[in-house]
Amino acid sequence: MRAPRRDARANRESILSAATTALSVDPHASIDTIARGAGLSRRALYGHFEDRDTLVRELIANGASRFNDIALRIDDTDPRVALGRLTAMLWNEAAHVQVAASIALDEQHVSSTAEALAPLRRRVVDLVREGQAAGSLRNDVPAVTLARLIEETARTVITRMDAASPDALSLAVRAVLSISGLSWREAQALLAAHPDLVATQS
Amino acid sequence: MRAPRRDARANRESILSAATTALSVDPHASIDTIARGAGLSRRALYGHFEDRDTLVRELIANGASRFNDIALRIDDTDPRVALGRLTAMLWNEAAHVQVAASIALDEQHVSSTAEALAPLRRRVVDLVREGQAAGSLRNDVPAVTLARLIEETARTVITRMDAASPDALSLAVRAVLSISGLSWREAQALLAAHPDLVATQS
DNA sequence: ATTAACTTGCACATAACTGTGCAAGTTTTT
DNA sequence: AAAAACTTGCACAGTTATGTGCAAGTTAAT
Repeated sequence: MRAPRRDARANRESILSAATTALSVDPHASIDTIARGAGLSRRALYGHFEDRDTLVRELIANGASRFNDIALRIDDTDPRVALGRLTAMLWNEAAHVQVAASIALDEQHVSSTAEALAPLRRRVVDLVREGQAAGSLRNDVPAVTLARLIEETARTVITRMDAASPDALSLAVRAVLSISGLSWREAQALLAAHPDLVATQS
Repeated sequence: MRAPRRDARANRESILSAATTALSVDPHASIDTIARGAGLSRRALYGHFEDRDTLVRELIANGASRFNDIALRIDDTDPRVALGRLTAMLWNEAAHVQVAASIALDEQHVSSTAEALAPLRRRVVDLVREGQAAGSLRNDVPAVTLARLIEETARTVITRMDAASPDALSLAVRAVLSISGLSWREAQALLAAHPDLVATQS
């Protein structure tokens, strides 16, 4: 036994990245498509991942830990701002959100995905409860339901609206604030008061 | 040549109905699954539809004409009420919405689906323009974008939120009103003023 | 009751995948 | 330079679909 080669580790990363790209476009992309996207042969991929399932599991774990990290790093005191920021930060992970969404739709992986995303979901529920208690978020829907609604809205607006548009990010944030109960003018005022939310980072 | 048999026509309908059910659960349901769901053999299905594509096309046409009919039948003068009613009526077509959504995601059928749904989309854009002109809908987003946002929200809330819940319908309508720019209290007031929107028809 | 319309079951051809074995190469490490 | 690590291409087996042909049966119309 000797140390693993440096290029092998790089190839493994290439595969994961190619898989993210390929699966975000077509959730049923073949192993061959992914391998070729990584500049490798299909056969070589099997040297890095036991099978399709193993690869997919790693993608879930990857994405989930990104999302969960983001969720736990949010520290705004105003839950509305926190939800807006969460949306904005996830918007920058669009490809990963795409993949997670596609995989989550797959009957095969739905439960493991749900499990992996538990911390993110928990954080959203907590923010919603806080906002409802403070009277800044809508109160006509149970917290858990509203959290789900917010999650679905974020996913929809990140994965299905034109990401190339210059104010796609701002649109995503405003959509989440709207579904959270704010009127469009309130959402607009909140964005004006927190321009950092939607700032294009240099 | 003789008149076609009565049971044959019924079987054809069974297939369409089974396909709607099966594909709303799993967009990749096999021909065999659909045929069995209709109480027929796989082989018999091919007596009614040339191939999978033909069947899918008919489902699209079916769903689209249902949706378009609904959209054109809405005659509320207040665009907010009209959008709410449209959502409520589509909510009662959940299975068809599911199927249309699944099919629309398929690269294969995306353009023909878009074409078939054009009247519905046109109606939504018109309602949005009207509401924006009247100042009752949000003005921070171009009409076409808002229409798309409304469409995506309706789809999401109809196909992905718990349809079994007693106020699933009301939730769907409020979600659409929220994304249209109303605050949750405004949406609530509007629903209170128009209880027929969310009435469970007897 | 007869006939045409349907349905069934089975066999078959085809296609697109997944995953494995192996021999022959290439690249990195030592 | 030698050895281990990695990649490649090809062959192969297995799976799951789709769509067709045909003979035998069943069912509805006349």
